[in-house]
Amino acid sequence: MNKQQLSHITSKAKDICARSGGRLTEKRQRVLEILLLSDTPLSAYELTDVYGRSCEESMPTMSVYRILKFLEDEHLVHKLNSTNKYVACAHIARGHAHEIPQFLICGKCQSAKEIAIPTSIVDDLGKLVDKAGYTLMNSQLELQCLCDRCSVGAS
Amino acid sequence: MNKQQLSHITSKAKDICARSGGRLTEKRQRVLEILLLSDTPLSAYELTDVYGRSCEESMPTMSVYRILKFLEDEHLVHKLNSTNKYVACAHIARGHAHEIPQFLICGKCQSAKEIAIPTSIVDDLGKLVDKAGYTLMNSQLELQCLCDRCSVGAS
DNA sequence: AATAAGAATGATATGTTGTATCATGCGCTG
DNA sequence: CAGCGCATGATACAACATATCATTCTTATT
Repeated sequence: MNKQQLSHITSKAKDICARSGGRLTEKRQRVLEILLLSDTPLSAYELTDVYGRSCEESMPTMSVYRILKFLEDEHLVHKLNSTNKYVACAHIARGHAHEIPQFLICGKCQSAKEIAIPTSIVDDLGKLVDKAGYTLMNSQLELQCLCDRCSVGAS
Repeated sequence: MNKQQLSHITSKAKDICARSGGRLTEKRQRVLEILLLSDTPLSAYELTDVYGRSCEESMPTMSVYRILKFLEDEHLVHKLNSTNKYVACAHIARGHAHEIPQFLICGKCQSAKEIAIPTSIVDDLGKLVDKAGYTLMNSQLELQCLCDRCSVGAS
């Protein structure tokens, strides 16, 4: 991602926050940028480290958690429950429909890709759940995968 | 679950362990029984508590983790990543094919139901994942739901 | 039965993830 | 410029998990 793309996204992010009455402060923006630029999801403590090393000033982890919560509430960041790490939303730039996100997580390089799951599959799942006596609420799937880059040279 | 059902299951569990060269010791069996009898998934620390209160002797949490790892390796127990809690496998008694388990988790009463997802849906997911440049490995889905008991009187 | 090997468990320390709470700073509005 | 509310800092602690070494229990062998 180049500088222009990044600033386009953060500009969009600012709009999104403004619309909901929130403010994308400098620190919040910096946290979001770190996630946007990272190849892999980061934990709150990893974010604290990166922030400290890249900014000449450090931030208490508590603040990182607070900022992550803010960004999650704005649907700019998602948390991966299976790894306790955070990723920037892949759809900030365009429209940003904030449906429930779904993730493919590479078990080798830890990269995570946010995808959309077709309505048909979700509907099928919903029917299955109904038959089991449950009602499907929001569900963020996290599928354990191998990415193509990693499977090329795989043993 | 009555006493006879429980002892049937633990007897099966013993067979499963024996076949893989493991031993379902008294403590391991007790941990498994606690999970089998629990209405909801339990964390390792909750298990430690229940064990201590039900057995007149306590067990270090470290041992609980070790026992959970053993039981997971034997596919007798599953871990829910979204809640960091553990549940007994629902298929110990019969055949016990140990495919990847899938769970419906009630967001209100915390009950978890282990279900099977039809091959057709899994295949559809697999194709989708391929198109995204990933290969689906084992994936344990944990779907956030509301169970029928809880949705009856729901607000 | 004695003993040695290996498995299971205990004890202790520490690492990782996350929340609670109160204090301080900062920016906007009247 | 006073005061209000939001954002951040600082500190403490709770919950979840692993590392490591010591001890105890089983089992096989003699």
